[in-house]
Amino acid sequence: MELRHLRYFLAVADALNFTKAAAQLRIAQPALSRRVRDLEDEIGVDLLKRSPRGVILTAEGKLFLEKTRQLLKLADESVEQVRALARGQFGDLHIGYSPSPTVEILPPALAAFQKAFPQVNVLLHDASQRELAEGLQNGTLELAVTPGNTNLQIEGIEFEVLRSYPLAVALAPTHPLARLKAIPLEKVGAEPIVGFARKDYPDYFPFVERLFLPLGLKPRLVVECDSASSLITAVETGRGIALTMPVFKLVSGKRLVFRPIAGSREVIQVGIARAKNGDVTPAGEKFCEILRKI
Amino acid sequence: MELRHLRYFLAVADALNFTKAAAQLRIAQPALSRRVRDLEDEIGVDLLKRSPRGVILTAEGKLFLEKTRQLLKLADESVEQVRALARGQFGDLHIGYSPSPTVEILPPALAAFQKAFPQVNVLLHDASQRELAEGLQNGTLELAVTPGNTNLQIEGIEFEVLRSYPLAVALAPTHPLARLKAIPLEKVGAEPIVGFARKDYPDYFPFVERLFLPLGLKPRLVVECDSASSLITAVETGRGIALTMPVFKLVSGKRLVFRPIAGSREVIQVGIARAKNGDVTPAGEKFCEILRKI
DNA sequence: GCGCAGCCATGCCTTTTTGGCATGATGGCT
DNA sequence: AGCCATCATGCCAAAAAGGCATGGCTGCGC
Repeated sequence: MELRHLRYFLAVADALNFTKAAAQLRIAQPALSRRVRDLEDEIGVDLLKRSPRGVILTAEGKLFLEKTRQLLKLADESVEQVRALARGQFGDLHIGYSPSPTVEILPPALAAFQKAFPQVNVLLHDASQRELAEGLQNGTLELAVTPGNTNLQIEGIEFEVLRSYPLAVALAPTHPLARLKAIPLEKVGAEPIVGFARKDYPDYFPFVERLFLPLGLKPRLVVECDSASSLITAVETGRGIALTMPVFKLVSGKRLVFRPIAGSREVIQVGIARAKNGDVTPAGEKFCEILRKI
Repeated sequence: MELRHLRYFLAVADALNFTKAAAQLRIAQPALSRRVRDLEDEIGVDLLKRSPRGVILTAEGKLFLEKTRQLLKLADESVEQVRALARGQFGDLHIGYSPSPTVEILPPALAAFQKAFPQVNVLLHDASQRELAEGLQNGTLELAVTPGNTNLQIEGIEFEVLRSYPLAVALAPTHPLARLKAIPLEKVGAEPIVGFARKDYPDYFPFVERLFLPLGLKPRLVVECDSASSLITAVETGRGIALTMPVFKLVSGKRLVFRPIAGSREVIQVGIARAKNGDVTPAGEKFCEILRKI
């Protein structure tokens, strides 16, 4: 049995007339007659009652017609879905992200993407940097939008910079250094520092240490936080100051103040991370294109 | 796109190897290669990644594989269902019946039928004789099990006798005639008679009238009932006597007594009614066979 | 009641699709 | 570097499907 036979049967069942059905199918009537007969022979059941006035469906024919409709519909839909998937217009898209550093980027990108590709099911996973890296490597994540560093690359992960933020110092508003417009790096190094946990953010501490290396300072890292919100709380309650980027202001509000580092051109980059040999779906590529535009 | 292509794709996707899939399909590998390539060309999407180590599915291929499985399963099931329908082992079977006269016949038949053809959905419709006749004629009923009469045939309805019951007189236990072992027809004719409504049971009154014709009597029909239960109540409460069959005892219990008519060989026949040119499904035929055996 | 119109079936040949065989191309593995 | 398994390609054969001519049936109108 082939779909062709089902299409032929459907045409005959709709027209209740071989001659007209054949005309619609653009084939000759005898050919159609034979194919439908073949179909009946193959399943071993009469589907049609033929008469010189046309044909009528048997009870079996009615049941088979219903099934045939389902089948052909499913076939069409299947092909359409696969094509949509290939065009990036269908499917699941698992995206990992670091919530706070991406507040400026991700929400508008998601809005634009959902508008352009409403059939794509975007699944957001917020996670620590280590979890993101793992997700990318084992394939549960297709892309991650996160702070990264083209220098300090994690093995097997590719990083594409979307935006660079100047490194800034986050302080409680009551902190003595908050009175300065810009804070020299030596003064930062003298303060207790709140940062991200080594376990969850393996990039972060090496980055901070490298920062003070030229000054010969060893920073005092007093609190390891597992998220931006706990870092904000730690700084707000005076446990130390943090080295981070000004966009955190959008998350912390008035709880913290941000000051540039005097004379520093150090930046934190936010961008797209992906596994080097991971499959990126067409939908994922489209999402990247939208991210680049923002 | 044809089912053949889907079967081939499925084999390749399962084996992840053209050579092995071709062997399973009993065709040569190059032929298989080409058919699968044709399929991909037709839908315009790469479903497989080929390598000298075998093949792997693309994301599109995985989606299409899932759809292919559904499709081929549905195709198999459709054919199987149609065949089952043709064998009488599947489908709906609408059966009309008169509840009281068929108490001896229908319950065991239904039990036997459901055991033999569990996939058939038997739909029972109890109704008056007129409703049964209408149902048979307009096709909502396939068969009816009901008292009937091969002489007094309703137009377009065929009747096959299953069982004959002697005509009996139903009486309230307190009725004076109840003391007789058998009741002569003249005494019956002198009593007020409770019968079935002309409107719902067009056969019944002519039958009763014909019965008394040889005696030159005209029966006094005092109550027209629309069901056996109201007939039983009418007789029980002394409104008259009824001419019916002894199986009503199973429904009336001790509320009524039944007496034969002296010297009468008159019978009421219960059997299968069907429309003369109505479609009887194979399941319906099987049901008839079982009815005949009981 | 006879011929005709409309419909489906059959016979025969052509076209299209599919399959087989031999062989080529490729890329990892030893 | 050579080998092996694997998939692809060229060419021809087989099978399936299609086209055309025609036959046969049935109901309808004259």
